Amino acid sequence: MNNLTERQKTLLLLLIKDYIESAQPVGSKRLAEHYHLNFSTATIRNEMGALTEMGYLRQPHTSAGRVPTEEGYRYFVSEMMNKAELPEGVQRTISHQFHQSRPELEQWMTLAASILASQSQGVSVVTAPHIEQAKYKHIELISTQGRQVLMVLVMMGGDVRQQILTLTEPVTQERLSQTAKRLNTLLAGLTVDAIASLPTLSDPLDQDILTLILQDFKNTASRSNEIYTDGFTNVLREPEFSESEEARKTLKIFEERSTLQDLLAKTTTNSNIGGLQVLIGGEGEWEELRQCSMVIARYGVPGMATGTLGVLGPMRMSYARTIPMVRYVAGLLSDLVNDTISNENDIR
Amino acid sequence: MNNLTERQKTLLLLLIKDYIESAQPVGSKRLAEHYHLNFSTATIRNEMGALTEMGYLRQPHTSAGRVPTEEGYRYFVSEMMNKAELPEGVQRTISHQFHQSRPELEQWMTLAASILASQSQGVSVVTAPHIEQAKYKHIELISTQGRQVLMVLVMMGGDVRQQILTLTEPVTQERLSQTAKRLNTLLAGLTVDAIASLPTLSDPLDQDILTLILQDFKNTASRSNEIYTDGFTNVLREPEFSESEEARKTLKIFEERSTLQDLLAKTTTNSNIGGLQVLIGGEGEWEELRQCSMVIARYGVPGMATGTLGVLGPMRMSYARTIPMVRYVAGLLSDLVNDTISNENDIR
DNA sequence: AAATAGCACTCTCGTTTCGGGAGTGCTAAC
DNA sequence: GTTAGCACTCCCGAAACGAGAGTGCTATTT
Repeated sequence: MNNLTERQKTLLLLLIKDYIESAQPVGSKRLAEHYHLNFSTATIRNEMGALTEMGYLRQPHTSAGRVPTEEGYRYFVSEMMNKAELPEGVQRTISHQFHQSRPELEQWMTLAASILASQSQGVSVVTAPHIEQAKYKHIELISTQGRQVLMVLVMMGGDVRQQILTLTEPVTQERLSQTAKRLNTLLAGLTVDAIASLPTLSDPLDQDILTLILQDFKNTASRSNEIYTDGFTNVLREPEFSESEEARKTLKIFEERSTLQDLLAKTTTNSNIGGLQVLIGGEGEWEELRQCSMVIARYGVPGMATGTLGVLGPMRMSYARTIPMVRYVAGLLSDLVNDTISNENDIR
Repeated sequence: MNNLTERQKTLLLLLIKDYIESAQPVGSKRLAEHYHLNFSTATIRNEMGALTEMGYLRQPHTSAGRVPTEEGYRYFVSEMMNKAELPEGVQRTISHQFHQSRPELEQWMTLAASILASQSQGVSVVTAPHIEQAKYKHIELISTQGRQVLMVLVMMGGDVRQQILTLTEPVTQERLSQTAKRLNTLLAGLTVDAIASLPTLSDPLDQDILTLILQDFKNTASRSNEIYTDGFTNVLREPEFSESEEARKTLKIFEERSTLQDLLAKTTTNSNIGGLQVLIGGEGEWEELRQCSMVIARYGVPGMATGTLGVLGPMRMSYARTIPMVRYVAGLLSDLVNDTISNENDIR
C-alpha cells in the first residue's frame, strides 16, 4: 500500500494540510502557488490523478479540487503521529494551570476537559480514572436517626464513598464504632477478591456491613459513567456542521452517554498508556461519527487506575495540534494520578 | 394596557397558538379558515391592524402574516398561566418515574433534567437544592499518611463533604478522634453563624479544625454550581436555530455556567416556591437569549433548602405544555426534598 | 520518458430575472 | 360596525446565465 513516490507523498501531505486549514477542495493551481513547488500544475494534476486512483483523494464532483478520503487522513495521521510536538510555551501554560489548581481529582478532570476543548476547538471527553484494583482503607459508621446509619468508605487512592443505610433494628453508636474498628483491622489493604473470599464473620452486624462494603466495591467498576465534557459548541463553528441536522446527530452522542462509553471502552482496551488512538470517520462502526474524528488516549497507572481522555472534532481537525496536546495532557494526568496513588500507598 | 376587546383577545390568543404550532407567520385567511370564526377576513385584518398598533403583533415585512412580539407572548403566557393543566396521564408517568428511582438527590436531579428536556423538547436546567441554613451534624477525622488527614463533615440534611487536610505536624489517630469527639458534642445542631460566634477553643488543634469546618460551610453557598442540564440538542431541531451561529450563541450559555447561574439567581430571588417565572426573549438583559424563552420555578423548602429548575426553548415554545410541567416537577421535587429534611430533623 | 504548456470541456456557484402567491390596507357598499 | 372587492407590495422559488476554477487529454519541450 505504501508505494507512494516521494513526490506523491509530499503532495498528499501538503494537500491535506491545506484542506485542513481552508476547508475548501484544493486544486492543482492553488497547491502550486501556495507552496512554490518546483514542478508545474500539470504534473500536480497527474499525480493527484494517481492519488485519487489509489484511494487517498476524492473529488466532490468533476472539476472541483480534491479532498482527502478517510484513507488519506489515515496516511496523514500515521505520518505525523510521532513527529508532532506541542510548542514549549503551550506545554508550560497547561502544566502551570494544573499545578495551580486545587489538588482534587474533580478539579483535574474539569480542567483537563476545559483545556482540551479550548485548545483544540473540538469537544473534549475525559473519564475519571477507574480504579482497577480498589483496596480497602477505612470505614466509618455514623449513627444518624433511629435505624439510619451513614457509612463512609475510604479507598486507597483517596476515593471516598458514602451511603445511608437503613438497618433492620436500631443500633447504638457504641456498637457501630466497634464494628468499624474490627472491620478496619481485618480488611486494611485488601482487594475485592480478598474480601470476597473471607470466611463469614461471627458478629451478624459485622457481616452485614461487610456485604455492603463488597457491593460498594462492585459499584466502583460501573461508576466510570462520570464523564466530563466541554466545548460542544465548538462543533457548531465548523462549516461541515452548519446544517443543524448533522450537528444534532453528532452532539446527540454526548447526551446519550452510553454510546460514548461504549466507544471509549472499545477503542481503549487495546491501547496502552502513552499510546494514542485516532478514530477517523467513525471507522465504519459509529454511524453518527461519519463526519468526525476522535483522538483518544488512556492515562493513569496501568493495573491500578486508568482513565480515558480525548477530543472529538471534524475529520478536518488540526491533527498536528490535537495529537500532541492529547498526548501531553494524558501524560500530565498520569503523573498526577501516579503521585496521588503512591502517596497513599506509603501509609502503613 | 389590557384594553383589549373580547374579540381581539380571542384573535390574539388563536394567532399565537397557531404560530407556535406552525412556526409560520399567520395571515387573516389562515386564521379564518382554520378556526371557522363567525366574522370575515376583512374584520380580522382590521383587528390585527389594531393589535399590531398596540404592540402585540409584528409583520416580518409588508404583506406577510403576523407574528407575535415579546409583548404578545407575555400576554399569552399571563392568560394561560393559571389555566394550563398537565394531563393526568403524564402526571402519573412522571410521578412514577420519581418514585421508582433510587432515593438519592443526584438521581432526582438527573431524572428531573431528563424528564423536563424530553417532555418539553427544550433544554432543561436543574440546580441542586442549596441549603440555606446548613446545620452541623457530625465530623470524622481519619489519619491517613503522616501529616495528611481525611476530614468528613456531615451536615443535617444528609449533605456530606470530605476533604484531605495537610497538618503542620503529624498527629496520632488517638488525638484526632478526641478532637472529633469534642467538636461533635460542642457543635451539634449549630448553624454557621452560631459556630462563627463561638469563643476561641483552648486546644489549638480543635481550633484549627473548627476554622476549616467554617470554611467548608461557606463553600456550601458557592457550591450551587452543580447544575444539571439535559436536552441541548433539542434546540437544534427548531427552525429558528437552523443557522448554526444562532444556535451556538444560545448553547454557549450552557457551557459558561456563570451566566446561567447569574440568570437563575437574579430571576428567582423575587419568586417564591410554587410561583413560576417566564422569561421571554431575555427580557432585554440577556442578549444571548433574545430568541428564547425560559420557564423557571423554584422548589424545595423555603428557608431551609431551595433549588431552581427550568426549561429553555425558542420563544415559540409550547407554553401550554411546558408551564404546567415545570410547575408539576417543581412540586414533586419540593415534596421529596421536604421528606428528606424532616426525616433528618427528627434525629435529636 | 518525464515534465510542461495549451486547450477544450465540465461543473458549481452566485447573481439576476421573473412570475405566482399570499397577504395587506383602503374604499365603498351592506 | 361589518364585509366584499380591489389594487398594491413584497417574498420566494425556479429558471437562466455567466464567470471562474479545475480537470483530463494531447502535443510539445527538455
